[in-house]
This record gives sequence, structure tokens and C-alpha cells, in this order.
Amino acid sequence: MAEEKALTPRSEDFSAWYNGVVQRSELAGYSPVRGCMVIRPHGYAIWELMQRALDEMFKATGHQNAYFPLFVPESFLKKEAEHVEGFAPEIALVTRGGGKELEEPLVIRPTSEAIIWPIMADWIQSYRDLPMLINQWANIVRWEMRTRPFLRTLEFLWQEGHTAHATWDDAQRETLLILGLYRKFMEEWMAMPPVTGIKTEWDKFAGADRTYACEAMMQDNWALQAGTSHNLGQNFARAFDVKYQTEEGEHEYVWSTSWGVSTRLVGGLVMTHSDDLGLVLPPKLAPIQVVIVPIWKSEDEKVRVLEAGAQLKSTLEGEIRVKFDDRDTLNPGAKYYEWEEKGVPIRLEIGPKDLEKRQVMAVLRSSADAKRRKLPIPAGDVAARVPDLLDQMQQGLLDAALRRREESSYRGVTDYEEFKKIMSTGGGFIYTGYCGAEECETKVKDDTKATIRVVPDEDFGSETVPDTCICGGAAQHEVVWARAY
RNA sequence: CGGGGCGUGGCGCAGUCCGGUAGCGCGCCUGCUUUGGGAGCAGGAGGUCCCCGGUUCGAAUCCGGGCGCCCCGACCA
Repeated sequence: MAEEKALTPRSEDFSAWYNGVVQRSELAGYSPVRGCMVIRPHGYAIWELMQRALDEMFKATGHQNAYFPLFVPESFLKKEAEHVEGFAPEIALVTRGGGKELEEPLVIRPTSEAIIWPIMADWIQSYRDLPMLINQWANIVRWEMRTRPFLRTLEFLWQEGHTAHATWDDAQRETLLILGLYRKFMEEWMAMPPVTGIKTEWDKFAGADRTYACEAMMQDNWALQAGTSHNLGQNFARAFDVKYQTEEGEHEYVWSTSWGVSTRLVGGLVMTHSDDLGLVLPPKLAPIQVVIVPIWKSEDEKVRVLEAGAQLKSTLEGEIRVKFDDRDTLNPGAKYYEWEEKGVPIRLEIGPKDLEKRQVMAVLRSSADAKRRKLPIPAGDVAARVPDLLDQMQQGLLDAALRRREESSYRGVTDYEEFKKIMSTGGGFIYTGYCGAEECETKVKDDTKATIRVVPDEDFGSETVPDTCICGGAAQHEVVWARAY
């Protein structure tokens, strides 16, 4: 019985395991449309918690939300040369509407620069209007060839920030501010610590001067690009004629940025923490943080246990997202499996024996051997202990993720044979010196499937960087290599 | 777009080779008994067998064509 219901083990087939976790925990389902997914209530609830946390960070740093159209006139997209070129292959185009052929086809936004800048251009007149700090929560469409739930779908949800500044320095400061917020969010909320850094010239966002990214390591040692922040320079300002009048009365192009994270983060969350029992969620992003499961035999016990459970729920409610699972159609064991599969951090069992001892039995989801690790808590202490336990679990997940990342990080690699050996036996993040040539990366990619993720920021760079590249040439700076989603 | 797999009740599958009018497990509904790690028994509902055409007395099964989805690669957040 238990055998049949078990997930494909993570160690056996990571991809099948991932799909299984997503399906079984009811985060998402497939749809009648190829490459599109349905985000189910449990998955959407996680996204809402992410949205709330990020939105507060954006607002606290002076950003405002707005909403721009889904449709972008095709001609708008074509105004920034690199931008069109970059997105051309993945564009979905509407050519008919109201039963008629449209005069000008409408692109379904793959990102909103091309519709936002013509509009923001009108909002920006004077240096007094700057900086202009706008964010929008939206869906976008990119026609990908190969899709996977949350990680890559034709349509996905994200936030995209778009800001305008008076100077390059201001735009750069904004770009790094957001990169920092993303990092903070991923560490403190997701317990998914990223390596941050700058992308190579050829890996930049189409139309950007500089692209920074957060790269997180998944449990299969692949990298997930989890957030990007771009300094767009004056490229879009020139393309869309976004000028402001300076204090001296001169007309200047603004300097702009854009940045985003998407529902891909949910996939990252799954691949960072989950195990063979199913989803594991960091408490801060768990839609249900505590589930109370009552246990009874006789009718009399049922009455008493249900009352105690309801009371326990009301004690925790308010501070904690708590669910009292009082269904009488499932036995307790079935409920345990269900909530473990869905990643609920703490289960509180309450039965006749607990009532007798004036206690509840807590079981923590993050411990791999959940079945054996029961922790009795005196009834009077539950309200105080639960928040502490949640905090400890949150920290424990971050510590574990950091440990995994460091265990699979290799610094100062200079020998290409060693590099290939690491990539072919488990993989990970490999820090090396780099000559700067695109062909060098291409060869490595052909040989090992690994690519340059970023030039690491100061916080992540090695103390000493080899002066030779793995190709044997002279190194200009350090890079981080990994196989990536 | 290449390679592979698959399309049969809500889900997972058997049946296809060798044609005879559809079955199993899970889930769902009703009732009773259960409940400290995926409950038991009894009864019940639910299917254009992906689509179109052909062969045949007869097609889930054979033949031809089409469509779709999943997985693995090349491109990408």
C-alpha cells in the first residue's frame, strides 16, 4: 500500500520526482494547452505569500504599483533593436480581433518595456519627476519549446519593476538595490540562498547594458536563475524618446532599469527543500504552518478531542496560519501523509492520551525521519513554543541549503580535466578564472553542458582567483559555472 | 525541430501481438463498523476506448491518415 503511493525517489530520477511532488502536493496541474499550467489553490497561496513579502519590500523602498496592457503593438517592440531580436523567437502574436484582421498585429507581452516606456515618457517631464519607480504584477507569454511546471511555461506570473533615473549612478544603485532585495527575500523567506553576480555580455537581457542575477543551487546541484535585475542604460530611453528637463533646462535621456522574479520561484522552492515524502516548505511561505490532527476511538473521546482541537486552533489563530483537520472520513495516518505531502511544517496530534497528560504531540516536517520524531509539548506551552519551532525550522532549512551549496561548490579550479570530472560526477558550482572569450564558454558547454552563471559579486568571489582560465589562457576575472535550468 | 513513450471512467493502468462488443487498482457516492502512520465489509454511480476514414458479419484490437500530451536533447526566466 505505502509502496504504491510513494513518490519516485529524488535520488532515482530528479525530474520525475519534481513532477511528482508538484502534482501530488496539488501545487499545479497540466492544462489542455501545451506548455501551460494550472496553478492550484495550494500553489497559488504560496505565490500570494511571496507577492506580499516582495510587494512590501518594493513599497518600503519607494516603488509604486501600476498596471499596463497585455497587448503591445508590434511596431513598439521593434523600436529597440536588440530587444526585438532577443524576443522574436518567443513572441505570440494576435492578428485577429472582433472577427476582423487587425490593422497592426498585437504582441502578447513577453515583458513590458515596449509598452511601458512610451507611456512613462509622458509622465516624465522634469528632473523633479525622477526617480520614477514603478512595478507591476502581471502575466506574460514566452513561446518556449520545452516546458516544465513552474520552471518554464508558455504563460507565467511575475512582477516587473521599471524605473527611470537622472544619472547612470542612480540607475546602477537601483539595479543593485533590487538585486539585494531579491537576495534577502530568497534567503530570509525562501531559505534558498542564491549566489549573485553579473551576467556575461552575451547572456544579458535583450536591450540591457548590464544584467545581474540570483543563481540558486537546487538539490540536483543544477543552478536556477531565480531573479534578474537589469541596468538598461539609456537604450530604452533613446528607443522610446524618454527625456526629462534638467535643473539647467537641458533635455536629457533618462537612465532606466528593469527587474523581475516569477512563479519560477515556486519551482525553486520545491527543488531546494522537498524530499521523498513530498513538499517541504519554509514556515514563512507555508500557506498552512500548523495542522492539528485529532485522534479518537469512542464517541466520548471524539467529543472531547474535537473540543480540545478547536480550542487549540483558536489559541494559535491570528499569529499562526493554522488548520484544524476535523474530517471524520480519513483516519489519522492518512491525514499525516496528506499534510506531509503538502509541506505543512508542524503537525500537532491531539488524542485521548494527550488530553490525559495535558499535552499535544508535535511532529516537524523538516526532519527527514518525521515518522519517529515526535515532540510532546505541554498544552499550556503550545502558543509560546510553536512560533519558536517555526523560526528554528526556517533557520534550519536555510542552514541546510547553505551547507549543501558549499559542499557542492569548488573553488580555484584550473585543470579542465578536473572540471569535467566534477561536472560528470554530481556537478555543482565551479569557480574558476576566466579568459573572457565566448568561444571558451561554448566549448565547455558542448563538453559538459555547464555554462557561466555569473561573475560572482564580492560576497561570493574567492579570496584568491587563479590567474589562468580552464582553457589555459590568461584569466581576466572569476566566474561561476554550473548546469542550469 | 530531432529522438523516445503514451492516448481506454476523476487518476494510474491491463486488454492490442492472436478481432467477438470493456476490466483492475486508487478515488467518488450510500450504509454499518473503524480511527495513535495511507481502515474493513456490503452495495452503487461513472467510459464518444484521442479523431477521421478503410477492411470485416463484427474493430479498443488490423490498415491508412490526422491530432494531442508527456519525457529526453538543441533555445530560454
